[in-house]
Amino acid sequence: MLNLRFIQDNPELVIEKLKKKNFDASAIVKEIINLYQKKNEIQVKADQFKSEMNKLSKEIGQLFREGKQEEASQAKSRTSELKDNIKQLDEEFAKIDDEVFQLQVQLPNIPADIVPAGKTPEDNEIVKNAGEQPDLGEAKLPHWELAEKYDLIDFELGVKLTGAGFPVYKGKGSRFQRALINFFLDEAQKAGYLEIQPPLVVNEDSGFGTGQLPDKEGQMYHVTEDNLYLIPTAEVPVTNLYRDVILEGKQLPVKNTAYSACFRREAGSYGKDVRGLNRLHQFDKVEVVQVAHPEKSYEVLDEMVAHVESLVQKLGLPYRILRLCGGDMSFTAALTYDFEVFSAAQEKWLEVSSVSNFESFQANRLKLRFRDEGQKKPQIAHTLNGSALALPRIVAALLENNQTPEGIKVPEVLVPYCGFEWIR
RNA sequence: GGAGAGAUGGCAGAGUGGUCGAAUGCGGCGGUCUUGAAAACCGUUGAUCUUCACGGAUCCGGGGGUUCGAAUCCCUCUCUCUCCGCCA
Repeated sequence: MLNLRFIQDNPELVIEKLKKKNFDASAIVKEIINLYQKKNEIQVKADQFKSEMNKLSKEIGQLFREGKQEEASQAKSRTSELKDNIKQLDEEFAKIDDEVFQLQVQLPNIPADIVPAGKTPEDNEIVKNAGEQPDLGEAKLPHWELAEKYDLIDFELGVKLTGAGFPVYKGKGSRFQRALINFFLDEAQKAGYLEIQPPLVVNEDSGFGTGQLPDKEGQMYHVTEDNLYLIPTAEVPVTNLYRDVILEGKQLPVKNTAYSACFRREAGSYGKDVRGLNRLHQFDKVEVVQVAHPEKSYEVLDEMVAHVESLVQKLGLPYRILRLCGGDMSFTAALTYDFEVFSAAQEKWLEVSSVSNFESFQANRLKLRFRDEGQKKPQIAHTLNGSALALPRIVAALLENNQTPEGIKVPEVLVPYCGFEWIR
């Protein structure tokens, strides 16, 4: 969420910049400023009364100790009015404080200046297009047919066990996926990320910290019995490791990576986009997360993009990098790069990674701060994360792009992880 | 699931209803000493809000109550730990 003081000091700027996210913030901002002022006035008043009350209480204590009962009870009689005032102001304060908060969490993050304007994915800016698209000829098969042909993935069995979107991986299909996970984790480690194995279920506070709650709970599976949520991405538990934490400046940047299963309800998805591995309720992903110094976070973003790029390159996939337009960006992001790989049989670009700088938006919610060397006051850090990478669509693209009449060729970098060179 | 114990500053751990934002120890930071380091000694060391500033307010798991005054008493919720049961 945006910092209140920042909104207060830059109302026009906030309204103007959020237009790029196609969000009309004028009413909310106006109301926030109005309430914020009222809140401060009440606080100042309440503080004065409290100060008086504290003084009086001390005096009464003193009088009692000196045995001056008369004067003490006389002083006591003066407190009731103060008490009433304080109580009333405190209640008013709490009410306004909550109102401000409710408004504050409705404001999306401010997009960075280089975010292109636009409303739909068509308006995203292609910043790079690289790698060669394979020439598969006429006999090419989509990955769901390849998966069946080589007995790699059983979608029907998943339906039997759970429902659509929960495939069962088998044999080389399973092995292939595990190879990718290990490859991604190893690469992340080489790039300096500390591996984390987080819980796959989180509480409400964690959901709030990274921005899934309060509004996007429809996206997460909710275990109502215990009021816990299945994670939609490892971003949630890993970023929340740093909730309510004050780091030393020299600890930055913090670099963590985690493999996890991810669970998404994907309510409202339908049609051909959900075919095969294209959109699942449960999928595997390796995530990278960084906590960065505010002055360095865009360097860090570039570094993360370069890391993700190196992965798709090593896998030999044709890819493109998109700078998301304001309308296609998430609520929480300030700048997002999406990676898409070309899945040559379906002839579709599949999103396999999303790398974002959240600036202080999550950190504000998380109360994630750091202290620069020699500085007394802690300041809000920046958080970033990216998929490196999301598995199913990578599997889909690799199966399709690497199919030959002799079988599916395993990318060289994966052979040591798989233990086989061909799927046939 | 049953029984019990507990929740205090970065950590450990005191705390009689007023002088407690909180003893003490460890850790951290600064200094003395040393060629350097260690040890020892001295000092220092929470966060948030508010004010131009001086200052003021709040915070001892969350919420509520009693009281002139609550870390301390009462109610309630949450969480953690221990033992038993079950179990990967």
